[in-house]
Amino acid sequence: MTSTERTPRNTRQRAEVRDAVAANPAFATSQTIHDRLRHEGSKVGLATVYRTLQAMAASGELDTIRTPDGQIAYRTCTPGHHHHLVCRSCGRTVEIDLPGLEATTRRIAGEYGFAEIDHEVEFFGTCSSCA
Amino acid sequence: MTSTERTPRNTRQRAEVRDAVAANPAFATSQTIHDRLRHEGSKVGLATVYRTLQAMAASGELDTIRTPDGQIAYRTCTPGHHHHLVCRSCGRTVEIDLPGLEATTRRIAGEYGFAEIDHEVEFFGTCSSCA
DNA sequence: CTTTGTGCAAAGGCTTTGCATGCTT
DNA sequence: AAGCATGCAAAGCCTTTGCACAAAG
Repeated sequence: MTSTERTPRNTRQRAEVRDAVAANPAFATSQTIHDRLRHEGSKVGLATVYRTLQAMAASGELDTIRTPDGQIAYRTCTPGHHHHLVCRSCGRTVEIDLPGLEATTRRIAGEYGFAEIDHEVEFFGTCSSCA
Repeated sequence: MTSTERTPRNTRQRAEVRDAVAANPAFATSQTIHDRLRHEGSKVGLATVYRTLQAMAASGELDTIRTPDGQIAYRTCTPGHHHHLVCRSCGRTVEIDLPGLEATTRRIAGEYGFAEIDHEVEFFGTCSSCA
């Protein structure tokens, strides 16, 4: 079979977006990243930010969550940890361990005959600085 | 303090929406509910369905989740169970037990100094009938 | 030179809102 | 009679897409 992987080209915009996401450990939306870049003087377009973040998430380079109000937020991916505690107010994110969740997922999958189970587990709260 | 609770009026539309949601155990979006009602001959408006479902969810009468593509889906609430396994294809929903999750939530809250922690835990998979 | 990426603006999809009318209380 | 609920259509928001131009390989 032919490779399904596409190697993206190295453009200035792509580098800028990558840096902007990496610069902050908290989850940020495409629009936030775009604003951040524009304020830094970048001339990158909003559509490009959307496309770039989407591509980076698809390639596994970024982690994705949906905020409570439905927006898509991105973060640089830390392998092995895929659950987060996000501050509703400032967006600060803490990676958390959920011992046993993976096992529980497998148990559930078998128990109910479901396949390709994916879990979306996020905790939202108010951090001490924002309380 | 004055009561923040509003007692909604008993309208034909409200009853129809309530019945439509209760009729199916799977999560359904406002538009789905609206379509269902229209096909049954109801003349309820889409905005009313949105408003009604939103109100019922706010009052705790309905459970809410966000589908992977960002839509809001509702289900009649079963007290004590707030985690679901949803079939990506047919929407069939199974309520699941996550022993220890509540305790974990409390532990996390204390550990990181977060308050008012809310967890969004949903499992999406393909059920046996849809595989 | 060919192909992919970018920008801008328009289009899309879901949800909310403004306002006049109808129905509940 | 007074006020919330409803309907319709318009507006809002976030996100995606079409297309011509620019840049990368």
